[in-house]
Amino acid sequence: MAVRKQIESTLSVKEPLKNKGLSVTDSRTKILQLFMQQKGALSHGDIEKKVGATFDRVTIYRTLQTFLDKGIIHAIPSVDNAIRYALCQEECGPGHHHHQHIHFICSRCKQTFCLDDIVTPDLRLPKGYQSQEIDVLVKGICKQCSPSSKRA
Amino acid sequence: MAVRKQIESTLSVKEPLKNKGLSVTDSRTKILQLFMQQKGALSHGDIEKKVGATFDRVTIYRTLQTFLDKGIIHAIPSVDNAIRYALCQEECGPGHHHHQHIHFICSRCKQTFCLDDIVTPDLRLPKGYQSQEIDVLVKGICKQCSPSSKRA
DNA sequence: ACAAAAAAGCAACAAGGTTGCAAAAATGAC
DNA sequence: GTCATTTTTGCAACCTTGTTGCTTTTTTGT
Repeated sequence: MAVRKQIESTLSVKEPLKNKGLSVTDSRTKILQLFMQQKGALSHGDIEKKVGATFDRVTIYRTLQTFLDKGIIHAIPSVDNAIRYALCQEECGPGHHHHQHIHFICSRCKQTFCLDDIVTPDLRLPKGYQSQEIDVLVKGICKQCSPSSKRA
Repeated sequence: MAVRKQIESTLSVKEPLKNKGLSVTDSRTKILQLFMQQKGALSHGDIEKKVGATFDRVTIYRTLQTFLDKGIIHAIPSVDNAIRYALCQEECGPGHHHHQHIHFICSRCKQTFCLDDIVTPDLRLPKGYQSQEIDVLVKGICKQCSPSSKRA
């Protein structure tokens, strides 16, 4: 039954919030739930569309900022002025993000995915440059949109 | 003398515009000149600040778009909603950008640089994913800001 | 120097993002 | 459960960023 399922997933969503020392509110629960249900990354605009008028725009901004600060989500760079966010791995916490995965942007469905299994390669920087963080963005055709998966 | 230098550089700036089939206007000359004088990448806002009230905001937007279309500059993804632009290599043209270099974002001076000598590494994507374009963003401390260059 | 074509400027607007403050909800102690 | 404290939300107002249509100006090629 739909109600039971709703309760179950709500409970599992509240855990991460408490673990990070955040008070559990409707907006945080709902937005975190969106991320957990979602394969792709979400921009502020995406969330706004999905929750409709349930929450104020400002609340969404603040919730995303809080999640970022606490290491619940990470930001993915973009060239279209629509920063997308996705759930962090377990190891992330406030102040320290550990992301070795790659971000894949599908040119067909326009979705952004974290490819968690692919590790970012080492690269040799010119003398004098010190690397702190690497973000690899790959643009192309994702699994769902690629011709080979059409046969299914 | 300053005037002579001005004339010289203006001439060399006009060449690329003509080569790409663009009419030579004040704004295009000036903005292209900015890019050529600049080591780091420039956002729309940076340009707006540098040219002051010389050109309309809209003109800057349209100029950047034109340069992008013609393959004169390329866009660099960001997580701060300020897309930056930098000059392309010679090989770029309308519709086809050839960028194998990586982008370095300095966390101290906040500037973004193209590291033209470093080539983006090959990476093995999961089955079903097809890569069209790769953008590597490295965050860290740049040459100018690194302690070792302070001795100079 | 001139007519045709292209680009710039202007105004008005839409979208994205921020801030301060009062009302509402969550928390922890009782 | 109730209450006081703390935190979060919603609202309003505002600023910045980006877009569009149209007129005037500039560029181009003859």
